[in-house]
Amino acid sequence: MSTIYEVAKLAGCAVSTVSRVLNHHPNVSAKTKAKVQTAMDKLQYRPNTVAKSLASQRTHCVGIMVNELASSFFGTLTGAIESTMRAHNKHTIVTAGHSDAATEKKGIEFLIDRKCDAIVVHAEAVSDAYLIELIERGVAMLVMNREIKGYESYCISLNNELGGFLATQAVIAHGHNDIAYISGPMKKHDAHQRWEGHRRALEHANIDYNPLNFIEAEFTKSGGEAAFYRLLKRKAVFSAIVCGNDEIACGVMTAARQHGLALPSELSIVGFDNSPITLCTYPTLTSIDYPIAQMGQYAANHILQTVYGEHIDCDSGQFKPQLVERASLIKRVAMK
Amino acid sequence: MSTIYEVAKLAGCAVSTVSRVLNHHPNVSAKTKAKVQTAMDKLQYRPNTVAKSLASQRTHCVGIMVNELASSFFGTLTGAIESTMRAHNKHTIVTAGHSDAATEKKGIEFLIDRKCDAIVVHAEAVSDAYLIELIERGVAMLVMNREIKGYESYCISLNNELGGFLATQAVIAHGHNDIAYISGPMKKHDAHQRWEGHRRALEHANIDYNPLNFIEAEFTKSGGEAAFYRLLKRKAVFSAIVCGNDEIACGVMTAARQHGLALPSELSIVGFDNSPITLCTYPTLTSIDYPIAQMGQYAANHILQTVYGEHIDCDSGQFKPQLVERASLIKRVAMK
DNA sequence: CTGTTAGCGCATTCAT
DNA sequence: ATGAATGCGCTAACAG
Repeated sequence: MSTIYEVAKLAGCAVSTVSRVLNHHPNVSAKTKAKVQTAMDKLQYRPNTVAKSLASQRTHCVGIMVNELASSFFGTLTGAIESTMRAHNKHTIVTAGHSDAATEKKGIEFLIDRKCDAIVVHAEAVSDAYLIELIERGVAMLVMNREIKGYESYCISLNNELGGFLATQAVIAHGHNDIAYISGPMKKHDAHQRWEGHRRALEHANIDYNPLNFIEAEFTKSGGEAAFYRLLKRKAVFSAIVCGNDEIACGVMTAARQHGLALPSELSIVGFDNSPITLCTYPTLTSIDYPIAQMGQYAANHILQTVYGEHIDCDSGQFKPQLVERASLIKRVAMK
Repeated sequence: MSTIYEVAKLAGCAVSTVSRVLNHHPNVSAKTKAKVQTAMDKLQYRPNTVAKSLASQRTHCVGIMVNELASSFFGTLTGAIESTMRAHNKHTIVTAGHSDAATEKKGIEFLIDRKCDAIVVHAEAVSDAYLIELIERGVAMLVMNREIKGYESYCISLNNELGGFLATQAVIAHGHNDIAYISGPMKKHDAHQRWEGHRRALEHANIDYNPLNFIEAEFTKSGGEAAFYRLLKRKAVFSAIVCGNDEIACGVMTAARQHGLALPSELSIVGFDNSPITLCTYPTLTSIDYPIAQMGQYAANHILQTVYGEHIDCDSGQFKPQLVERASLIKRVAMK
């Protein structure tokens, strides 16, 4: 690997001149620029990014911390950020927090130590106070899927309550009154908010909330299966189930069919996230769209604007979910 | 942010001493070490990773380049690598090549310029010659899903031919002789190899290869749907379809059902990859397991061993696929 | 328009 | 066991 000094020597000029052509400074004569260029070519010179970062205090890197990399949700999030950043010659460092506070902190601190120009965090276990401390310390940070009061401008989130409302509203609009709800872990605020939306929709339609029809589960397929069986054991009565996410819904389908129910004729189901699996299930899954790719793009644009000073319009960081109708939700038929 | 100098001053010693305690050098007296520690605490000192990297020529980072981040396949690959690296305090920089030669090169070069200690590459568009050039240039690189003759030790791959063989063999074992094959793009070597395995299985069972039953598609759900319809238009006769991957299989399910076929009774289907969607389809999808997580882990361990000198056993980089039986493949029933 | 020089923050001989 | 000095490769005033 050759250095800037060797290029300068070969080109017969000073390192600062080389540095100038490297960074496209205007004040360089055409002919010296050409000399430098050929010298760089001849030496196959590649600037050392690490040295550049140290000297310029800019890494042109943004860091991302998500729960897991092996997930369609976080995959499309990081994918969206990487794509739009990459288009502006910025790069991306990712790290996984595995929903564990200590791991999340290590991940975030790694990104900071690595001098990322900005970081976007999808943390689940870490406290608001910790994130606030970082913001106050001057870390350029964007927080996904979380609303920290007083720091709204640093947060990008989905209106989960509205999503829960829309899901249940759709079910009601199809004539169902006996509606079960399988929530994700209620300690997770998004799960909780979706459930609140569910309740508001019931109230809105004058349907009594029946605790027997509520059940908490993991945000997974097997969580959905288990929840369905517990619902049966309770002898709960329902013609439709609203699920905390698509994976739960997928598990419900499996369990319901196992139990002998025909789908969707004997049971309507709606999911949440509008993940790719909504198209793979049979019947295809009605779901609430979580515009995760747009949110990632928004995050990227926001950073390009505020940190790198590029001219990009960003409006709000509050996103709205939407109902996507497919085959798993149909008009209620007479109960047997 | 405080620097090593400030720590040294506060502790009343030289920077080299601070550096020693930082790097756990043995030759530091207990008491000076304590002094330095308290100074670091008081200043909330955090070493500057960039400066460290420049001085030590080691970044403790490995780079990964994959086609897309928003994919379950690449998600689990990067996830596996990140996890095992992270457990050894190494970190991960990812970049996407989008199956485009120029983008892939830029991605790889970025990782190299960023002085990653090692990189693992899942490139699709770039030439073997280019990768060889990098290896010869001394880049510590691991190539996934590709076998470069003469450089086998740098490659980690799956025996795709065997996978294709196993898939078709299973179908034959269930009594099918009229078997369609929907391949991924034949210019992709893995698609091609799977198809070769398919042919070998047919030959092995003395079944004539019928070009009418072969069709090429994109590696996507819509690719699978389109392929199925083209098969129909050709009036091809088959009681089972072997698909190049799970997404194609998923598309076939949709199209077949659309066409009025009952699954699996009227059509058996097998996929490839054993991706998460195999559990979401109905019937669940028989598939060939692609041990991508193990392969990622192997890559990480290999790097830990060869680059960082840690003691970890790695055997071979050649992995074997396995049949995973589920509900989509059943015994052939009398054709109508 | 170009060259000189002093950092950026830390690691690492080489003395002591 | 500890300190002083040099270098890692590049940027950014400043001077000319």
